[in-house]
Formats: sequence, structure tokens, C-alpha cells
Amino acid sequence: MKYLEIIVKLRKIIRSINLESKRIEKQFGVSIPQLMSLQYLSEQEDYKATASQLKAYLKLNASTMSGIISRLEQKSLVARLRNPRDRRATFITLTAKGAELLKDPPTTLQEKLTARLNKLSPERIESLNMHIDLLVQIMDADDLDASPIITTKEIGKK
Amino acid sequence: MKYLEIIVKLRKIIRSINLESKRIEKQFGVSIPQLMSLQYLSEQEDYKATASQLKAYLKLNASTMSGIISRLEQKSLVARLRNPRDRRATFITLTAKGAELLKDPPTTLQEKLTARLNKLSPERIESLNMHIDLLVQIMDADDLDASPIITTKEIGKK
DNA sequence: AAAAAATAGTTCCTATAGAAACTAAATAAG
DNA sequence: CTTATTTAGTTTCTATAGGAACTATTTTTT
Repeated sequence: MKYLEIIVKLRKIIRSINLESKRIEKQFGVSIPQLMSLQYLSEQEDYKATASQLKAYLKLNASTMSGIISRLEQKSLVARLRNPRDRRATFITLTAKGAELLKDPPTTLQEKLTARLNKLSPERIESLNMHIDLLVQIMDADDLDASPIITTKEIGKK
Repeated sequence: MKYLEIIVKLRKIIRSINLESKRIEKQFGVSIPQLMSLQYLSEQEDYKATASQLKAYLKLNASTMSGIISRLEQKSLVARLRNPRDRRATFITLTAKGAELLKDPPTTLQEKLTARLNKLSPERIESLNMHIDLLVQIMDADDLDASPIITTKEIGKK
């Protein structure tokens, strides 16, 4: 049954990402979701964004995002600014400490991935990307209903 | 940067699996890891296995496995049998209630996956499987160190 | 045989993840 | 203008996930 094989394999991938996040967190004090939040802020105007913007970028539930922001704030990597235009919302801003961490970010997963990807030809990387996209479509019911599976031609392209 | 794109996409997949597990849990009272544990037990001799065997099958940390077993026991879907040969270990056994749930298991994710996979040709499914395997290798450092990346010929086969 | 080391599983801790309820504020409707 | 609805974010809850410490038991070493 392909279904179970795929799930088992995907769980392997999930586990390796979790393990890597744990290692990074132990070594640098920030997890992958926290790091991605910091990076997102560093790319915004004035290094600030609302919790909703972060939530949308990371595609997380509001309560999860709230927890991540709280932990980042506790580590002084982000701070809060009031939004004069909307009292319901506050801005989350990158602190100098947060910016400094991004100067020399934990890159173990990036290095590992890049090293492995470098061993593949551009065509293989493209093909891998395409299959990941296919997987995203297969797993994501709403998107699939909205758009057809990418065609044979696109998959087969090399 | 391919690294970040891949991580973002994989997080999408992870999220859809988490969402599906939540839905299944709400509808049937068991999550995907719990369900996989029940299914594993149903395939063992006498419908029983040690926590370590379950742990190895699901590739989980012992503490996580312990929590899952406790929750299954609380729902009366599994029970514990003493192991006379080794007082450190107990057997986890499928209960009749657990077996009954497996007669009509939650199959929403399976159905969705199968329906989508059925739209692909066998060659595409094979290619997808191969790329998932490649991804498993890329993400899993230990295995990669132990064995080379699958070769171009294998990837390109269609 | 006794001591040391390893093992099976639990407990305690932290973080992520999502659902539901909640509060304060903003927006829309009447 | 008042009321109803929606929105932004927090809190509370549950489950998964992993690391470290722990306890009881088994195995290995001395």
C-alpha cells in the first residue's frame, strides 16, 4: 500500500527535521521556527511585522505563533511596539541581539542540505523540487481541489 | 536559496499531516501515531509487542512512546501484560476495543492520498517514491554518511 | 559472588502544533 | 448613534516530539 509507505517515509523526514531543530536549539538557543521568525523580521521594513504577518508566513495557528513570540521575547531576541493605528495589534520587532544572532546564524541544516544538493545536477534538483511540489499538492486537500495536479509533461521535463 | 525553499515546502507537508491527524483525532478519538501503534500491534503474534518494538517501528523517543501508550491505555485500546522473562519489560497488547476500531479505521487521509495517487501513472508514482527516498537520504545525515546518494541512472529511470 | 555497566520504561522538562474559549478593539450593519 | 459582527492576539487545553534524569531490572565485568 503506497499510502502507508509514503506516510512512514514522510515521518522519517519529519523526525530528522525535528532532531536537527533540537540540535540547533541546544547549540544556539533558537529552534527552526524561531529562527525563521527572526529571519522574516530581518527582511521587513524597520525590521518589524505583526504577529498575523508572521503567522501567515510560517503558516501556523495563532496560539502557536503567540508561544513562539513569547519565547523569543523572553530571550530578548524580539520586542513589542505598539501600533497607534490599531490597538488590537502590536508590532513585533527584531532587537539588536536578535540581529546579531542572524549575522552568524546556525547553519548546520543549511550546510548539510546544501552539501547534499550540490552533489546533484541542476536537473536533478529541479526534478526533486517538482516532486516536492507534487507532494505538497497531494497532501494539501484544499489546493488540490482548487487546481489540477501538475501535468505529465511538467513532471517529466528534464 | 534552495535550502529555505525546501524547508518551507516540507513544513507545508508537515502541517497538512498534523492537520489531518487532528481531524482524525477529533472524529475518531485516535491520532495518526496512535493509529499506527494499534495497526502495528494487530500485525504481531498474539497482538502484542514491547514498548521498545513499538518505539523502533515508529522511530520515536522512549518518552514520546510512553505517552502515546499511556493515552491508548486510558482509552482502553491497549492493555499491559507482564513479561515473565524480563521484569523490566511489559507487553503492550491490543484490546478487543482496539481491534474493533481497526475493523473500521479512520481512512480519510488514506482515501485522499489514494485518490490523488490514482490520478498518476505507475511511472509517476515510482518516480515520486524515488524522490521521496532521495529526500529521506538528503535529510538523514547518518544514513547518508553510511551510503551514497542514489545514482543518476536510478533517478532518471522512468 | 559482588560490583559495574547496560537496559526498559517512566517521569519531568521544554518546544511545537492546533482547537476552543476569551478579551479588547475595530469594523460593519441597522 | 447603537448594536452586531469581525478581528488580533492571548490563554487554556491536548497531543506529539525529544532530552535528561530517574528507578528497577538484567547483563556484563571484575
